[in-house]
This record gives sequence, structure tokens and C-alpha cells, in this order.
Amino acid sequence: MKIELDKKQQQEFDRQWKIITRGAVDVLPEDEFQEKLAKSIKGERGPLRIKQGFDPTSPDIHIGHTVGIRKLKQFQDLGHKVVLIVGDYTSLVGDPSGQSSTRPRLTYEEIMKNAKTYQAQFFKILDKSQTEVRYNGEWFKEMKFVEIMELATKFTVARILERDDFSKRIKNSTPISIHELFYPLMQGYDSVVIKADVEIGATEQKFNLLAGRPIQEAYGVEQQAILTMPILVGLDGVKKMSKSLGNYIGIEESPKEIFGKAMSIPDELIADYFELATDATFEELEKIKSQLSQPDINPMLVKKQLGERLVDMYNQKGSGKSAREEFERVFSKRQLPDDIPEMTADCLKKIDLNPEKIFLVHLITKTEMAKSGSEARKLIKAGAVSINEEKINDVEFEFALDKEIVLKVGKRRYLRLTV
RNA sequence: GGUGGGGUUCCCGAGUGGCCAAAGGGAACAGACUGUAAAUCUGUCGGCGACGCCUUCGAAGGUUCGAAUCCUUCCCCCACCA
Repeated sequence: MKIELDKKQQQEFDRQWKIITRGAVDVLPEDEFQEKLAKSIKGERGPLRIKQGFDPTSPDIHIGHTVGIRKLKQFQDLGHKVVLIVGDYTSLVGDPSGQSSTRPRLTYEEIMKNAKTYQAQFFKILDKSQTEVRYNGEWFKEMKFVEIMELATKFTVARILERDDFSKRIKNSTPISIHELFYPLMQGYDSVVIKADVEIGATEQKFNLLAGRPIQEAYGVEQQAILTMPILVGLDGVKKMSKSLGNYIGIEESPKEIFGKAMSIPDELIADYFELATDATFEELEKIKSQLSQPDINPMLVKKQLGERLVDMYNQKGSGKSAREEFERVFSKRQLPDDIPEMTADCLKKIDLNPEKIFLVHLITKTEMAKSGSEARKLIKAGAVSINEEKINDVEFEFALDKEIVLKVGKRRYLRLTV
């Protein structure tokens, strides 16, 4: 590194660098990044501008998103400036990264609605006062065709087609629309406008992140360094966490849900989740890993710690503990949960059920405990339905509501009926 | 623009006139076992008060007692050629 630092500055540099690179996969180009940081510490330039873009394609943020957001928070804690790009215009294009087919495009209204809920959720983790939020429609909306063409001259098709996802799609004869080629250009242009020093993203974003560099250069802006973070695998243990696959833990979910979902991840994922999705310290991580490697320690116990921790991060203090106790009561001791939804006989009448003669299949469907009558019958046949702990196997089962009962459907759906 | 091949239930993928709500696999859901883990085994897997009925096989028509299967038109995709 060319920049000379005095001893104190060097210590600060080392401290920051350790935090910055923790958990990161790529830090490119490392020397440029270090130089930027050194200059900033030395006071030759202000805090670094750290960029991350989000395409508001769904209304909720899950803990997969938080991997990057938490990295941003670390930068903030080190005194740097975070610039969040809400990709209202890039969402219209749809990021082709890692996609095996063209993404469905959302309407502008859907995108803006999602963008709003995103922001609120970002600031559950980030410090609002140190964050600049920009919508890229701000500059793309005004762009003239000649300017778009100008941007398009900055990059070649060959470079874009180098990408693995595109080359795979070409090989498999899956169509690629021209507009998809614009995605990296747009993302790179965002970096030009906001003068990003560093852009961070998931590993699958590496190409898009790197694409920003030549584009910045072409527009006479200092090139950004990039930092990539691993992709968090979803609850299924196979695919990346995503809302559309339904294998996610949303940060807005109830403690019960977060804890339960955490308990359902495959054991192999426990350490990754601790490392990427919680604020466990380096020492804690080591401890967890050693626990997991000991055969006499049940990984379930470690997993419970994870669940507790995740719940606490997004809820009031102590909610992790109570979520855990509730979980143990219901699933380990097989007792009833403490918050069973209730319905009275009058409520039943409102949804067209006669309390004197309740047809079980209808009860299950009308209370939305199953999607359809066939589904309800299927569950009954499978022995998944019980009333007051007693299994019901008769598809035609009817009963009169003369005393309070608790209906259980599947592992976790409960309903209490009162007279 | 030409020629050829395709579009099947959540996904992959059989099926080329009745035995087809449609093989097989995957996913999913449920049961047993458990730790709401993994593995394994079993069952379900369009809808309906249900041994029957209704709606599905790109779209719309047509032939037929009867169509996912045959014909016509249209839409979309792929390959090769240009």
C-alpha cells in the first residue's frame, strides 16, 4: 500500500480492515480498497461511500437480505456513509443474476409499495442518520435515448455474455431478452451517480458489482472497490433463501415463527446462520463451531440458541427466551400453545356453520385450516386431525358444539371452539 | 422470411382416439420414528357432503358416441437454414 500511516492510524486501519473483511468472500481489488480506507483514516478524504442496491421485488426483508445489511451496519459503526439504492427502475428490468429464465416484471405500483415497506425494515438494522436512500428512478426517469445509447457504448456484449448465468442460458437455449443485458449497465450507472467508493452485494452479484468499475471510469468517476458476502441458504438447506421459494425467515415475523423456522433448518446450516445472520462475536462463533463438532452435544441445543438470538434481534429483549419456552412447551412436552385462536358458536354461524351439527370437513376449510375440502379430507385420512387430543379418522365426522373443544390440524394449526 | 420440432397437472417428464384427473421422478403436505434436523418407511398430492359428479393437458373452433391424443386457425418457444 502506498499510503503511509502513523502507528495510531495503522492500528485503526487494522481494526477496521478486520471488521470489514469478516465473513466476506471477495474483496476486490484489495489494494485499491485498502488505499481508499487508508486515505479516509488519514483524513485525506471523508468517510467512504458504501453502496448497496435493493430491488424491492417482494414486500418483506428476510434474514438472507440482512447478511448485506448487517455488513453495511458495520461500515456505519466504523463511521462510513451508507448509500442504499432502491432499484425502482432496475426492478422494472429484473436482475438476471443467477436466473435461469427471464424474471416476471412487476408493475411500478407494486415496486413502489414494496419499496416503502423495505425502508422501514432497513432501519431496524441500520442507523437512519448515517444512511442516504436514493431511488434510481431519480436519474433513469430523466434519461434521454441518446444518453442511454451513450451508456450502452461503455460495455460490450462479449463481456456481458461471459457471465455464467447467461452462458448457461444460451447453452440451454433459454431465451435472454435484450433488456436483461441492461441490468449491469444500470447498476453500474448508479455507482457513477452516487460516486460509490465501495459496493457490496451477495456473491452472485459479483459480475454486476464489477461492471460498475469500467462504467465509473468511462464517466470520469473514481472506480469502486467491491465486497461480496455469501448467500444464505434457505430453510430447505438447498436453495438460496427467498420469499418466492417460501424458505425464508422474515424479520417482521412473530417470535414464534422465527424460532420455529430456525428450529427447522438442517443442522449443517447452524454455523452459517450464526455467522451470517446474527451478531455473534468471533469468539462466540468459535465456541459454537466447537460445540457442533462434539458428538455428545445435541445440535438441537445449539439451534435453540440460534432461534433465541434471531428472535431477540428483531423483537423486544427477552422475547427469544419466551419463544423458546413456548416452543418447548408445545413441541417437546406436547402441551397446548398459549395463544390458540378462539371461536365462539356465534362466530361459527357467521361463517355459515351450524353449531348444532358441525361437519368437520367444512369446519376445517371455512376456518382456513386447510385450503380445500379435499385437503381437509386428506388430512383426516392421514390421521392429522384431532379434537381434544383424540384422532378423528372419519371423513364424514359431524358433531354438536356442546362443550369447549380444541381442534388440531397437522403439527401446528390449532383452534379453540367455545360454546 | 423458410423448413422441421414443441407447448401436459407446482417443476421435470411420459402419454398420440376410449382402460386418463393423466405413468415416473422431484417438490410439497401428512403419519410413524425423532430433535418442527437428517435419513428411512407409509400415505396423499385439481375441485365437490364425494364408490359418483364437475373442471383441467398453450387459445379458440371443428370431426367423433367419445379427444391431452385427429383437423382448422391463432399465440408462444426451440433447432437448422437465410
